Amino acid sequence: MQPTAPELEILKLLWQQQPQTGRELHDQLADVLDWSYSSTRKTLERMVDKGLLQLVQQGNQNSYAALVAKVPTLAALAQDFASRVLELKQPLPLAMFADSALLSAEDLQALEQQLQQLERGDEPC
Amino acid sequence: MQPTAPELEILKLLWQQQPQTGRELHDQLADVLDWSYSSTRKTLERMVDKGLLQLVQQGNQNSYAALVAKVPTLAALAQDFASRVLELKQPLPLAMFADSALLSAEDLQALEQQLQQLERGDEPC
DNA sequence: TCATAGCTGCGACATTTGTCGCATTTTTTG
DNA sequence: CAAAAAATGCGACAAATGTCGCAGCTATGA
Repeated sequence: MQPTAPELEILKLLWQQQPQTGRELHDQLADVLDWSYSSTRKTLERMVDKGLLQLVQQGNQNSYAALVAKVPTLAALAQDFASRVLELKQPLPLAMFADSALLSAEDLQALEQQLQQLERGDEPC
Repeated sequence: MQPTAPELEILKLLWQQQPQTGRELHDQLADVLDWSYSSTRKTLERMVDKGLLQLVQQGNQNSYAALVAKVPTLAALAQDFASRVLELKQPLPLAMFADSALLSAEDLQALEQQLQQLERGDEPC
């Protein structure tokens, strides 16, 4: 089960800084999605229901944290793109990810292992 | 507007051999989708409605041909993956596509141009 | 203290996608 | 020629996604 485009935007924001409130996430999403506050919160609610996020109560205010990790999620998306779109037999080369601002050097190492696991058909952790 | 996963499978079959009847496409899809014949035909109908396919009357039998070209479609999917998932600023390197069985040497050349256009924000043709 | 602003829980509706069925027509086969 | 098989047009329903509203509660500010 892969995140949709808006869900991925939210996850990327949380992987950078978590937890965050609905309002904080909504304000940052304004750059990419022309949504109302209600739309953002409904999506957050659905992501909690789907197991992508968890609710973190801070006082009487809701905050959200990612339940899925960055590297396995990105690895799964990359593997899906490689096999479904390009019909490649091997995972994408690591060099492709090197310029991504989302990934640190540690992330790249972990990603390499994830992609190898996916190539063998293992489920990522 | 991008093709969904099943729609892309159908397009890939047609890019290899077109036009094809619904039955021919359905038989080949059995490898990747566990669908009934009704499901396949409904999807084909929707793809015609969406402008992805055109109906080709062969005698009294329906055949389908792709209305969207392989290279611009794959370029758009690649560009979307690069920017939305990896947040890369440059298009994916051409080397990544070299191992794809979908793409001939000519396709790779055309793809290079497409990706450069997409990088500049142009719409692919 | 009260009005205003912000947050919450939940509902609502439209569209898209997933998936298959049925009646009818046409083609094929015996 | 008739029965069986295949194809067609269209309908149907569920789930997912897109998108926003409202009533009520809490926090803030004047």
